[in-house]
Amino acid sequence: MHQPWSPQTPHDEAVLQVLQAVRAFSDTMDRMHGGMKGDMEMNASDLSALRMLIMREQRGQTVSPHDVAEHLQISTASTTKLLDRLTRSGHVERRPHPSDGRARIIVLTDESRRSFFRHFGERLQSMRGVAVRYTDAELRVITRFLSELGDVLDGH
Amino acid sequence: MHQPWSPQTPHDEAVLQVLQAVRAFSDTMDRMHGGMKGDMEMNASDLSALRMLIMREQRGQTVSPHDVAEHLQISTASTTKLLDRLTRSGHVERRPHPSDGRARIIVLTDESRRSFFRHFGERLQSMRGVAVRYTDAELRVITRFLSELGDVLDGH
DNA sequence: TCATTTTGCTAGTTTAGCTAGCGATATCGG
DNA sequence: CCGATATCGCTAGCTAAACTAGCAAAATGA
Repeated sequence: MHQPWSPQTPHDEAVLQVLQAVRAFSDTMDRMHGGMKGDMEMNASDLSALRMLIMREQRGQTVSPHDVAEHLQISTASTTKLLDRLTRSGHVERRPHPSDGRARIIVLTDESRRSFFRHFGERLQSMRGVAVRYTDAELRVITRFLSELGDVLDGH
Repeated sequence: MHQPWSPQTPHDEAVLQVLQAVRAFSDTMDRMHGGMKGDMEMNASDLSALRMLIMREQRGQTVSPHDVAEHLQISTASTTKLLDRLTRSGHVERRPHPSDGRARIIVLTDESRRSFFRHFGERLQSMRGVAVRYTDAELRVITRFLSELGDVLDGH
């Protein structure tokens, strides 16, 4: 089987199902990202870079070309070209790093942020529509679960 | 701001946070998939196809080259080459479709399934480690939430 | 039946990834 | 402080993976 043991108790069963749901959700996200790629006329990695920039910006973190390369697991040379594309299409700008003369920081343009949320907005609303039907307590449990999952996966 | 309204109530706040957590999790999954790509010496779309095949197999669904093209949003021509690569590297086999003479069905090899779970297994264990610390009831809520989210996103 | 659609493929082109290596800056050891 | 070494992002040139166009074979439907 795919899972190395079979569920013995209701709790085992619930654990199994939640992991299954996580993977199914991940599968859906894959498919959604494919759709956005078509909508926004971008290739998969350019879009993935954009998602990363949005995420980091929201956390108040700056992003260097090196960070992009690491996130996507592509070479820094490929990253240069990727950033050339995103710059040419008006999605990002390269700014000098304030303290490191070699480094750059990559910033999203207003237009890019707007465009992203314009395309993503409808799906975001759908997701909100799901979320509002849960109680505060339930939402906090879900939030905590997802955060913890993220932490252990980033730990690798 | 990124969200078109600011939270008024604790419930609004909880909704906002869960959506934020979903996006952060999606970001982590992106990064994890990048890592697996390196580990398994595959490119991003080949690996994404493999994930899709694992998922569909687990649901008892068959997969055609057309399905792969649709999932990844790439042309059927690119899909042919992608499947050539996966076939050459021993990950999949093309079988004739039982009733449609034009069509093929794509099946995973045992070796591929094993290899996937060998590389994914450690992370799966980490995720299980998180999940077991939740009660049955909590896990069921989380499972339901993720399923509903998947449903509305697939609805688009 | 005969036209139309669907499926997966080949051929040829364009795009995006890689390796190697470089100039400029930063960092560390003596 | 200065020389050695590491890091950052880039260019050049090559390889891999996407795209468009179009085709044969099978399915669908008028």
